[in-house]
Amino acid sequence: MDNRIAAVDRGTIRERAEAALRQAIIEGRLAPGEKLVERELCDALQVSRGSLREALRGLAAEGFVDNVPHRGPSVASISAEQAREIYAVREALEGLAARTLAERQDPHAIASLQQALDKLRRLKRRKADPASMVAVKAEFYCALFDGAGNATLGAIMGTLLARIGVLRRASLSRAGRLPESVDEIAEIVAAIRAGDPDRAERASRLHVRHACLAALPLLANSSHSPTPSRSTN
Amino acid sequence: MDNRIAAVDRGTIRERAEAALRQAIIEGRLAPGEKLVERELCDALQVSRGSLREALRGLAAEGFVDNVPHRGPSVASISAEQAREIYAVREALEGLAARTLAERQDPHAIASLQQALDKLRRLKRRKADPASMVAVKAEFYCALFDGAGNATLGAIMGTLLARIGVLRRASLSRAGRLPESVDEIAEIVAAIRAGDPDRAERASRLHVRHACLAALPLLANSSHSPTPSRSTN
DNA sequence: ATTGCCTGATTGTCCGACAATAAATAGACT
DNA sequence: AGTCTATTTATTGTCGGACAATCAGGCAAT
Repeated sequence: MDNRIAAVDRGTIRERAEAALRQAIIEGRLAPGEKLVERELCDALQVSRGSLREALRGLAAEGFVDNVPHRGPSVASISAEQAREIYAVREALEGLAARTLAERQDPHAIASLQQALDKLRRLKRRKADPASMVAVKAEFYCALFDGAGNATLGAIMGTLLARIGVLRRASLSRAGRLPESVDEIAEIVAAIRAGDPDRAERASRLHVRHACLAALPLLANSSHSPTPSRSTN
Repeated sequence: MDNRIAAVDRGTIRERAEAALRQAIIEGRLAPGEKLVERELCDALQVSRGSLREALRGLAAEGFVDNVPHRGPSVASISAEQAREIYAVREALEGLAARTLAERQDPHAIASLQQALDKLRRLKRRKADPASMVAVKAEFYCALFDGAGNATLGAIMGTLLARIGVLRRASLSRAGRLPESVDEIAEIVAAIRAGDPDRAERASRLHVRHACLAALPLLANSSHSPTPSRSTN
């Protein structure tokens, strides 16, 4: 098995380690609930314990890692309750972003949104795999929050989206959800282009609510899983 | 000058150091923009460099500290732009909390809100100092977000409120804003008690918007943010 | 089976050292 | 004098080792 987790070649060692771990968690290579043993990570990432612990501290503050004193850090796993909470916050914030964009009418931002939407539509026609779908959707959200001109909002949503990343991937692969999702996004973009803030916020909130309904059932078996469930992937 | 910054006597040393620094920043004993030299802090807090650096990592991820590689950490200072961003997010999230409370009708939560409101009214009549006012308002917000039953929401709002803490203290001390603020809060509580989610959200958003208008002018002299450093993402 | 102790593993914390970088200072040149 | 460059210095970034504190699990005794 490959000992290394990932590689990034810019910034300080601590930043690289933190980025590598974050990426590994987001991509699911480190399973939720998995115990993170310092020594092993030091070996895998080729960093000293001090730097690694600093990285873990940052990830813990971002919510990617759960830390219990003297029992060590572990990959944060979201409960059904936490997922509900995140979706509620996301609904409010995504609504805010869509509303702001509709008010601003920034041509560049709207172009970015449209571009992401077009990509999504092409993928939808070709029935692409969920992975690339999620990637392009990430592009869309990036455009949405960047275009809102609110870096704080973008940062918060970035971590929230990352924390429910596993859920989003899984829920998108459910039959039917995918094209429906694209249609909802199209409505958001249309509302923004039309310069109708109320409609944009409504469409955006509806989109999140549907995503929530699609994702929550997947958390039925969210009682402690000591052995990473070998469910087919 | 007193060499120590603060003292907390529970939890690990790193947690105590982190809590002490956070408190010192929130209370303004460490001024925004102030350079944080590791050795000085080690001396003041009586902790090793390793533990201190871990604490700073956590605070940086929470947004209390700006960190520029090789130039050292400094107390985060908010620009007018950042403040506007935070108030926008706060408006959305506080509206969400108020709406949720109005829907839930949890007797305990409503009682907590009413209790905080009563305290505020008493303080208002006695024309109490802004400091104690802010303390009781913190109680109110605590009840608001705890009562919403959304820990994620509470955590996010906690850090956001802390980051604009200095602004809130300053703006409350402006003549006229204080009693007005209490009236707005009273309207929020009334709407929640009446079980009217729309009214509760509206009142809550209006309250935040007024607070924003009162606070933003205080940032006119904010030519002090050359570092929009973002180490994460 | 429960209780209590022991042992091993892992984390929490400190120390000292050195390299890497940025800030400050001194020096050279036009 | 003023500006550019080189050197010094202060601070951070990183490492390795060391030890105490604490937790998990096995083993013996009741």
